[in-house]
Amino acid sequence: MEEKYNFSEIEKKWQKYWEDNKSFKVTEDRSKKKFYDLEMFPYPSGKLHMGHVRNYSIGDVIARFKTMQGYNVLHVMGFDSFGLPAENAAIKHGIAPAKWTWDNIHEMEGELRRLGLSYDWDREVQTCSPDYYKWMQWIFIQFYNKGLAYKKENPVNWCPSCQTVLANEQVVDGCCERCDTPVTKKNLSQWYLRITEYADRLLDNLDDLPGWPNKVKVMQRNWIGRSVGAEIDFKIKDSDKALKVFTTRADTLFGATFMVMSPEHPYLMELVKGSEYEKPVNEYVEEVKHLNDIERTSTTREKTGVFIGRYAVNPVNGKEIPIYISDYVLMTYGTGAIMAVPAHDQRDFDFAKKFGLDIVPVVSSADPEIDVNNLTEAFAAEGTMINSGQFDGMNNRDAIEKMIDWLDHEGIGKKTVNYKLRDWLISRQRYWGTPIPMIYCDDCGWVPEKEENLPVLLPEDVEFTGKGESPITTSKSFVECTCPRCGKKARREVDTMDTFLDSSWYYLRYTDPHNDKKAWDKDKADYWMNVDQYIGGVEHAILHLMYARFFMMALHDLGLVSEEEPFRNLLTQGMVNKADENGVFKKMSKSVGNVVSPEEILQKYGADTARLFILFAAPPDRELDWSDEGVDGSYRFLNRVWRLVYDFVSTHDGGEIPAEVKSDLDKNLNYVLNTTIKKVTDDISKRYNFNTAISSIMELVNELYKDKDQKDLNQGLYQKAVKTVVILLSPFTPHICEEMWQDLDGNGTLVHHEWPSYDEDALVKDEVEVVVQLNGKVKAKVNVASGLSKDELAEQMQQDERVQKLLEGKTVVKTIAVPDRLVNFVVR
RNA sequence: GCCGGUGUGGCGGAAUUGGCAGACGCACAGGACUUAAAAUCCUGAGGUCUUUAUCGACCGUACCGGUUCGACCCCGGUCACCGGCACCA
Repeated sequence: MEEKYNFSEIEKKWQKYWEDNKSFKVTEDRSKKKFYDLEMFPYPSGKLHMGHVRNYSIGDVIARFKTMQGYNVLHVMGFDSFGLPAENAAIKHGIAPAKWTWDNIHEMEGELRRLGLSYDWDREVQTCSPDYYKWMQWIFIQFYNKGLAYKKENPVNWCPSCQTVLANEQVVDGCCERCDTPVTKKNLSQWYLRITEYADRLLDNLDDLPGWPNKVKVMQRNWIGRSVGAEIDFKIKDSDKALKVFTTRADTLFGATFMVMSPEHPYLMELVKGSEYEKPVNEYVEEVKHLNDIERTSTTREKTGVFIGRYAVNPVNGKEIPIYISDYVLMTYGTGAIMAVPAHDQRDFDFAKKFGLDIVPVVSSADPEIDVNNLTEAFAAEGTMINSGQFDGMNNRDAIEKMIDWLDHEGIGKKTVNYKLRDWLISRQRYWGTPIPMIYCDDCGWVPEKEENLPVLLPEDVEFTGKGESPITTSKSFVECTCPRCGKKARREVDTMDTFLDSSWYYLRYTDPHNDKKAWDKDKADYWMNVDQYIGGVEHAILHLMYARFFMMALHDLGLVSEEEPFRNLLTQGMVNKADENGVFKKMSKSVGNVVSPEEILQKYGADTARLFILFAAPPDRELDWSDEGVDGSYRFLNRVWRLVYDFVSTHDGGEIPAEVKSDLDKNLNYVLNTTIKKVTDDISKRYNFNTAISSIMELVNELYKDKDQKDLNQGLYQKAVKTVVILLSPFTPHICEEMWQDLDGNGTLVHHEWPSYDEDALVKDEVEVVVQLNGKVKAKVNVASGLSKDELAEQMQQDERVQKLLEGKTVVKTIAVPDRLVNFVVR
């Protein structure tokens, strides 16, 4: 063993060893308990960033730990390698997207290897590889055949900069999530996946995921946005049509004094045709079309709208109420029309004030400060029903159910459920993605490509102009084809799939990555699924994590997998921050200029130090503040461990020394040793608090330094403790530990070494320090034998000299004793 | 506006079931080693007051209040910051 810790040589050596020996290769070994440990795979942007390092270091600790505990651990890596940046590189630099992507993948594979991550590289997948997207297309066709995929013309979100449509989930604050350009609306015929059919299951199954952070579950619940209410028909005067509305406040029906339709409502033109209102209505509709989402949904904007010249009849009281159109009513939610109850809804209130419409209260408040007949804002809280005929006097919450029952009975309404969740728009007008395997035939309509013809390969004879239509349209050989059903000339779909589809099932392909007959073998998938631990950034809380859940359910319903949830436990890691020039911690980003490149840290300190620091600086789910001094500290610690081991091996000539626990020093070290094993084991497996696991290893190391030259200490025990340090530390810093292990033990490597167990008896000290409190305040500490009962403890304490002194002149009213911890005397 | 989260030394953080607040590390200070420096090893440290020092006293987990023998932890209220959603009927 070298005296000096030479990380660079050591890390190269062990990375090569693991690779040559395929140390992390796994198969479906049914004699062992399996553990599927998965980190979200990266987009091959070119270089790893610290967020990746953090993500994969966390995953690697878990994988290595579980392996040492004897689990059959599936730990894999791949690349989510379709997407726009590759295409932008093509436009900007004239590099083919495929080349750009594969170059990046190879670069990043190298970086991942240099981190010493324990992946079974034989299972690597890349979503841009035809071997992968063939099965993506196959899955799409299964969805299509089941009615889960359909094409429909709709106003869609359009990013003028990316020149493509976006899913609702990809619109953030009215802007494109990728480039921040304000999103506009466009009417386009697009492919959708019927995720709304799974809304209830996506929602209900969340209750069966105790291993998910509550925060993520809440976000998904809100996104699905289930609300229970009623659909009510309002007859339109002088028409055979009825206007259907959705409301969660059926109790306020008597207070509906007008109605509002969305400007996009399909009945609208019919209702105004030929009347004097046709022109102003059309003008308003045009005006609204030109607003983008940010403008339209701004809550601070004053309400706008126009009367359409028609009236509806309130079914409960026969009152004729005017119909307006306004852009605050959205065609994409509910029925696209509402009954307006200005007294009890703020938006309706604002609208009524602006247009001078009636405000009729139907719920009164118990609060004397609120006069519902004289409202300055809508009253939305609980109260008692008024002005509502037979419902008067009821609590309004109870009245909701009663009103719905009544409507149902009268045949004018019924209970319904509405969701905010929309079907998933998956068409993208871009090149670098999975081609949608559909063909349009003038006679047969849309027909899926035959399975034997898959994959539909991306064409290479395309031009990247960055303007106008998708580059694929420039490939004649791609577009022109024959109809798989009738054989006539037909046209191939030129849109590609949203890349979120690729990442919705990759965890399944990992279980059987080289299968060229099937997307995966069901037995293999069933052996490994579901993912026992999934780790990634919280930014995927809605998009990826909900799409993947939807896929798993749909695949389950197709009989392709047995489970219906993909990820049993989820760990969302926090961001990596660093101080900017003003000392304020911000997420590492190029624009702030506070990035630290992993490559630079690997060069200077090595992978083990990088991993150790990142795991030690904060618990995984919290933000991590980068500190150069902290990295130094982690490096110092590894050197400290190295010296400890070096000193030991250079003064002992190999061979196992029998461990004995005799002296007080032995007892103490044995106690620290066993409590450390217990703490590290619990911290990794139960709490994922790697920072505290590491700090307790540090404490053990400090203890060993203290004990180093003690003559009374049993050398066998000391050896055992030194070895244990190396074993416990190995999931965090594998290279240095393997190297030290060679000289310390020499039998095999640590990858499959058994995880140490602790001796319960050693966790109990002979003597414990017990705190003496007076009225809850600490006054003294006394050593007593451990394991005393409450009474014995109290008894013994009362006889202690110092305690007696404390109690002098006071009356003990009550004594509370907690064995091995404290005694509290309540005194007067 | 609604929903969720967080608030502890100079800093990152610890306290796992209501039982010694500040583990571990960073930064800092002192000492040992050295011609010297670096590295290393050892020691110290929440604040205020008192004392030559010891001993000690008081305050202290955002703020106000409550429950309890005892509260960073439980309950009620307030403030600040962070995240998500947002004209969703």
